Amino acid sequence: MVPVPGPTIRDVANLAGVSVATVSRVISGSAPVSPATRERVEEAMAQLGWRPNMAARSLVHGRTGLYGVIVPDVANPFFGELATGMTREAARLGIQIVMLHTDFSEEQDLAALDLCREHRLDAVIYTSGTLGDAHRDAFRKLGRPVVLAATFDPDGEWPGILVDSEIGARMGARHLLSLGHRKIALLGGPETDQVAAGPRWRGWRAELAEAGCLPPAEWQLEVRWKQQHGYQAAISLLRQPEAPTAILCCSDMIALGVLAAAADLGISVPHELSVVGFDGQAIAGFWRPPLTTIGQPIGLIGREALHLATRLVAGEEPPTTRWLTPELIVRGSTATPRR
Amino acid sequence: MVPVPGPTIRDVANLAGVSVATVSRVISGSAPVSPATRERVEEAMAQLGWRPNMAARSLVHGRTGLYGVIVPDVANPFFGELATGMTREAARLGIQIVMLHTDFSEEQDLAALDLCREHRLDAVIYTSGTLGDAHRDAFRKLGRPVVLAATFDPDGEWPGILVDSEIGARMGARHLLSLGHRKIALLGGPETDQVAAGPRWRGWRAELAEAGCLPPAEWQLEVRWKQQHGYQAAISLLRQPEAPTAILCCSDMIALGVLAAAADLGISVPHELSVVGFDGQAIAGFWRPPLTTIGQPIGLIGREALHLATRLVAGEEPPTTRWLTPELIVRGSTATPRR
DNA sequence: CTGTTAGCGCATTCAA
DNA sequence: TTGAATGCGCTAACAG
Repeated sequence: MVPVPGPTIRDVANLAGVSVATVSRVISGSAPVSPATRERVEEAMAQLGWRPNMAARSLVHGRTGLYGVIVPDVANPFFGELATGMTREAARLGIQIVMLHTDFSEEQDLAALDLCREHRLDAVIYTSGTLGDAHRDAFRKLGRPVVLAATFDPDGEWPGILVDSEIGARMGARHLLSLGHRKIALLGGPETDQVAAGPRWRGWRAELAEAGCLPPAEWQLEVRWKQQHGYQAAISLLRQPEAPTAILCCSDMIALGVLAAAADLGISVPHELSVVGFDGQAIAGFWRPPLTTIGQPIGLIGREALHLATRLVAGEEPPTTRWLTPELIVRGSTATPRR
Repeated sequence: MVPVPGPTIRDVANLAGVSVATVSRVISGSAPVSPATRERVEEAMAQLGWRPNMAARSLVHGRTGLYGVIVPDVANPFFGELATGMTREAARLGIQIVMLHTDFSEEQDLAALDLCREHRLDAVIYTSGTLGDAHRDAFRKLGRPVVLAATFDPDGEWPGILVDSEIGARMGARHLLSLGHRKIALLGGPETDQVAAGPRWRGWRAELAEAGCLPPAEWQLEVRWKQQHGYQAAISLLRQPEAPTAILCCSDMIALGVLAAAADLGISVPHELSVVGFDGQAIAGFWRPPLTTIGQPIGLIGREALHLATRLVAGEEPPTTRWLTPELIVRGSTATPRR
């Protein structure tokens, strides 16, 4: 099945007995066309099954009508929801989105940005976490609007939309403190992550320090983002003679790993151990006990990021980064400590 | 930030003091270029930060070097894993993939296929489930290879790669039967789904009928694919005086909903109720009890679908649909029935 | 209202 | 080894 050229606008024009310009007018509505002619052209288009060649069109316009969305991991429900929010809004606005999956690889990130540039996508929404210098460079070379979704630029060069993780982390810590917990462990992503993990560590520590119960270093574990990482860390944490009564986690996935570990060790949640997640993913609400967590309005972030992009494409003034407030969602995985 | 035109090949040629043809030769290697000239050109490219305009290039070639992947729901971990398998393989092969998310909407499916056609993508991998006539039409008009991943074409017009769901369903049923279950309920997707739900219903029924314990109609519930649907169905099923001792589910997500429902009703799994899922998603292994399920090699399906597409693009003979055998993964959610 | 024509940026002849 | 010219499919002046 070798690529078959397919009909061109000229074929349509010939079949309809008009010039290519007239065909162009019919499809773009850029100038009046007599109803009779229009009908002949439309018939010819239908008969030939012709569709415009976007490469040719974008060569003329310098635009494609396409927005690129760069995502590190579509298999992660968080990014899946984010992308869903964007595509729903895009469908509503008649915008086309192409998703570029980069598998958490900087190399693929940059390749994706190159692709956006080479194909002259109208805008790029970037969701892949902390920005490196290579990213900044690539953004600049893009020559197109860039919007950050669920991440941000400390220098403020590119606008973004995301929740304030530090506030969210404080909410989680305060919730545990108000329940009476004093022995609280922390399970978080890399502190070098300035977008998600870093601020969460900061928020937790600030809140716990103010309450005078900053946990010892052994109870502050840096882990990666998935369930298995939370599981392993929790196993080692909970096996120690002196165990925490509560654990704050950087993501729902980590927290679900902790719940599994507790179940395996015969530790009852929430009676013997309270667990708090972060993100508010739907699946965590179906766990038993359902996970108490800090909810992010993920769909909203996606929608708003797309809006931001459309405004920038329309040439409006670049807005600044917008911070949303997360929400404490109290479910069944937290309670007053037994002792 | 209005789109800035950016440098063209002509700018590079001028700066290097050569013709555009020479620049073209340097980047394509289509003809020999003297080392000195090459160096001057490369310098000019670097200095200008020039990147080829793919719209122009694809106008000439009729190819883009891009494969389109059409996915109904990236927030669903199944499709996320499938997409990950493809993008990993694509990265390895140096192929670029653009993902089109269609939100389970036929309209968006067709829009995505239009986009693939208008942008002359080199191939399309379609993953969105049962094919309608509109899809077939759109595939034909594409004029490009189409590969089906985790779905198939009953007419065999387009090759695909997927597991044999009927065999998988039989495996699940046989597992329960061999444990001694006779009162088995079925929770599946729409029977009209010829790809996933339909064959699973068929497999279950055939296996159970052969064992002489086909469940009554009230125990055969058609539900949608997510946890909440499984949850609700299980609640109504398990509240009845005469309840099944086991439930076969069409997906892991449905099964996780069932596990939550059982927990809420105080029904102990697997002692009072056995549950079997379908798909083998990683997250279901972290449930407690971990879910017994029928595993699909999702990543492999993605990889192979991409391979198939590359072979078709290379002009090799169209292979036929390839069926993979699923695998019974026995974990903690199934056991011998108590009574 | 409609046709003719000149590019958009690049690859590819054909000459030199 | 290099340059000039042509055309890919389409839009946007400019004429008529």
